[in-house]
Amino acid sequence: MDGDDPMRVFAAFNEIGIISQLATAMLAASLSDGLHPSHFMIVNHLARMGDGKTPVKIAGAMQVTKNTMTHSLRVLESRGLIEISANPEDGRGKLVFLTEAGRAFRDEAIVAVSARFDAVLTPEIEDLLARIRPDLVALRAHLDRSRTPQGI
Amino acid sequence: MDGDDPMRVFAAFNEIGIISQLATAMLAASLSDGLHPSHFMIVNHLARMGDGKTPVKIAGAMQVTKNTMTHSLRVLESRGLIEISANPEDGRGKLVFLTEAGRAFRDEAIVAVSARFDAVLTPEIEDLLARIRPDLVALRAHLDRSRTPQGI
DNA sequence: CTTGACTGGTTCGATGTAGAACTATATGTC
DNA sequence: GACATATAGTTCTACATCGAACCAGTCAAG
Repeated sequence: MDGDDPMRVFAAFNEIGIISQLATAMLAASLSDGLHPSHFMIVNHLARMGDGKTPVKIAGAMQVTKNTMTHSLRVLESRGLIEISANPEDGRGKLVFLTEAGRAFRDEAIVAVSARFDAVLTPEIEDLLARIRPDLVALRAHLDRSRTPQGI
Repeated sequence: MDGDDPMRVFAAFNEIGIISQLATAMLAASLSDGLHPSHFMIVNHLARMGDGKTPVKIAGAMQVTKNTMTHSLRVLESRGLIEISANPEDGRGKLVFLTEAGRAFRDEAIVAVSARFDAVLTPEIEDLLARIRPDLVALRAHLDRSRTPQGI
């Protein structure tokens, strides 16, 4: 049936969307002080990839727009988790650095979220995750590559 | 290494989150009139599963809260895509029905989004999706089951 | 050196979503 | 039947996110 085919593809992406939502909800429940998962993602990114990045770089990595990043960084700065300084090499730009509190927040969040995941993950599910990961990576890479292929 | 393990699990869910985001973006780009993917999901759900459902039922299926559903349904009603009537069997409740315009909107959206997906999907990717789907279903079912296990 | 195109960030307005408090109806227990 | 509890929807507030417009600084072309 022709009509069913788009629905099948759709269903797979729908499952992915629901899983993402459930995992995000678990992450959100592990964070304190009303911090949002996106805030943790930013701090985690800076800790893993190294800080001193520009807001635009971080926005690109997080796949959000510049204006969203401006907002998120303001929240993180007001909580003392990051520090923002002028970019000495570019008068327009800024650079984002983690504070000690930011690194501590990240470490604590990882402990909390790991505990929550551990309570849910069975050996079978861990096997499942390891099994599908290469396909997920390939799928993400393909979608990423196909995004806005020629812009205008 | 102990420290890497949570990050590995995390990475898999992160890939899933990014894929979900990219797929949602493709869906959003296929919708007209400023309609949001969530609006399409609601209409699509009613078309597939049958309309005449209560808002709470729909909210449960969409995994959003009641108040969010109140808002979304108001948008859909103002666009003439659904009609809301009182539930004759429950004085508190309401029932949501698709209009002809709602069904037409859904059909057109499916055509548009299918075209967009077709432009991206290769046979290899379709194989990949078919391959991982059982695991995705199992993973979603497991996470769903583990959610709020004992409430308090 | 000047001008035009581009880029980094911010601001504004709008929207989807969530949490909490509230009203109205239903249901179960005495 | 009366009351306690639960459920359906709404409202209010708050927040993350986006698109569009905007300013400031960079860079390339003349």
